[in-house]
Order: sequence, then structure tokens, then C-alpha cells
Amino acid sequence: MPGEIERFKKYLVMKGCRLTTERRLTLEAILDFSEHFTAEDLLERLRNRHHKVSRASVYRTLEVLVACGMLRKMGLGENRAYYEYHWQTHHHLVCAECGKVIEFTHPLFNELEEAVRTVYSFDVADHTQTITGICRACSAKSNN
Amino acid sequence: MPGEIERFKKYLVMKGCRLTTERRLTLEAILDFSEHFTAEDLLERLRNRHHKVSRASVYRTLEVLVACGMLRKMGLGENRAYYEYHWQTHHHLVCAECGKVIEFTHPLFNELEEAVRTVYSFDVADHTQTITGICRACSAKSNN
DNA sequence: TTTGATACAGAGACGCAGTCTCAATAAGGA
DNA sequence: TCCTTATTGAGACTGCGTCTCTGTATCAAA
Repeated sequence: MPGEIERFKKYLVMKGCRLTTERRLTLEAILDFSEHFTAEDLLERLRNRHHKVSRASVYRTLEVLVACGMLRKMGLGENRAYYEYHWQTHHHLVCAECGKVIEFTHPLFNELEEAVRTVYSFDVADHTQTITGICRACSAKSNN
Repeated sequence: MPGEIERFKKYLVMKGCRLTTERRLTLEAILDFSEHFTAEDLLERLRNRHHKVSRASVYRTLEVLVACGMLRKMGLGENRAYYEYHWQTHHHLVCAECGKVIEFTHPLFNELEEAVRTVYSFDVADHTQTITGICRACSAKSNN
């Protein structure tokens, strides 16, 4: 996806920064995640590809990508942060039993954002909904 | 609020556990927070009241309270966990500029929960919505 | 009241995600 | 080529939260 790289480069240049090899490799690795991932996942993927990018640099690149709106940062499970590439807005059902994360979308979210915008004069940038509960599989299991 | 203490005690006894002095003091301190708080806030409050409760015990009590549904645990800012006492369901607008957290409610949330329940057979336990963006004050400031 | 089993507490070591520091390096413009 | 400045990597460091271990408090039964 060269378009994504270009978009990143444009942002960096605008900020007086550079698209280095490390930043490009990091973004390429991110683009290959189809779902959410952690910083550690990303580091491992880079290591597997024999791309030497330090932990500090990976964290720095993640920060820049979040700042330019290409990446979303969330706290799904506890403790560690999850990232996901911003294809489309969606939300998460997290099962308290097995930890599975189901992604979903719903048109009502747009209405909600609109309500927030008008009622609170709040300029919405991102929107993360996390619903915890018990998924179908775990629910069935506990009924046995 | 003796009713809250009673409720906690009932849960503990049911689990074969005890309502100790430390647990009671911790819950009392929690009840006096009108908004969300961190574990560290809670420890400080206990210290200020000259109640000696160790860090480990505070964390353990928080865990029990979350497990019994009296307390909600969230990740609002980054890194550290926030807790809030479960008076009513509400959600958060987090300002990316100044970090201010605005609490809000909206009837659409109930519809959303219902949709999730039916479409995904997902048994909703809790529901945390975090919308990040720029609050009115910061928005006005940057327009000057 | 004594005894025994068990939940509980405190202290501090520990683990881990993420940040910071700093010297060496690379990149782009003049 | 030279100069300026952004960037990197290595590893020390921070801070939140957990784990371990030993001593203590509580409850039930004798």
C-alpha cells in the first residue's frame, strides 16, 4: 500500500521530519495486521522479518502515527495498549470469560457522535466503545 | 452509607470471605469519591485519614469490588486504571488537549446494548464508551 | 477457653509496559 | 563536502500493579 506510506511521509515532511527506513518498515509491518495488535506484537513481527528496529523507535513511530490520525490507540485488555489501523470506525465486545474480542459496527454511533457534538460542543476525534460481557460460546459452556 | 457496606459484606460472606476493618475502611473511602479515581488517589485518601491499609490490600479490595459489580474499572487516560463507583451507567468525553473528562449519558446507549444482545448473543455486563476529542474550552483557546 | 484451619494483612521484591537519556549516526540543504 | 538537525539504539529508569512470604486475626468445633 504505497498510498499509506505516502500519506505518512507527507505528514512527516509537513512536521519537518523524515521518513526513515525504520519508520517505513514499521508502518509496513503495521499494515499487515488485519486486527488490533500490541507494541510487542509489532516488535516480534519486525524481528521475524529480520528488520532491526529498536523498541524505543517502534514506540516513537506508534506515537507519531496516532498523532497523525492513521492509527488508533486503545486499552482493551488491561495494562497494555492495543493499536489498530484506522480502516473504519468500529467497536469492541470483550468477553470477560475467555478474553475474546469481537469487532462490530452500528449506525447508532453516528447519531451519538452528533449528539455529543451539539450538546457538549465537543469536537469528536475518535470514539472507542468497549462493551464487556459474556460471549455466546462461554455462555453456552456455563449452561452445561 | 451502611447499605453499601452491607451489600459488600453479603457478597463476601457468600464467597466465604470476611469483611475486615481494612476492607471496610477502603470501601468507605471509595464511597466519598464523587467521580472516578485511581488506586493511588485512594491510597492517598486513606493515608490522609491516618488509616493504615497497605497498597497490596487496597488493590485486592478493588479487585473484589469489581468482581462483585459494585465498582467499575476503566482505562481512561493511559497507563493507569481508573475506578468509579457504580451509581449509574454513564460514559466519558476525554479531551485530548487538556485531559479533562466529562461524564455524560444518553438514551441511545440502551438501544445499542439491546442491539448487541440480539445480534451477537452477547450478554452485556458493562459498557464503557470513551470519546476523545477537543473540549469547548480548548477549542476556543486554539481559535484565538 | 483452647485449638486448629483458613482468610487476611503488610512489607517489599518483582514483572512488565512504556519512557527517557545520551552518544553515535544518517539525512537533507547550502 | 560541510553543517545542522532529526533519528536511532542500547539500556537505565519509572510507575503501576502483582506476587510471595511470614505473621496475625477470625471463626468454628471441641
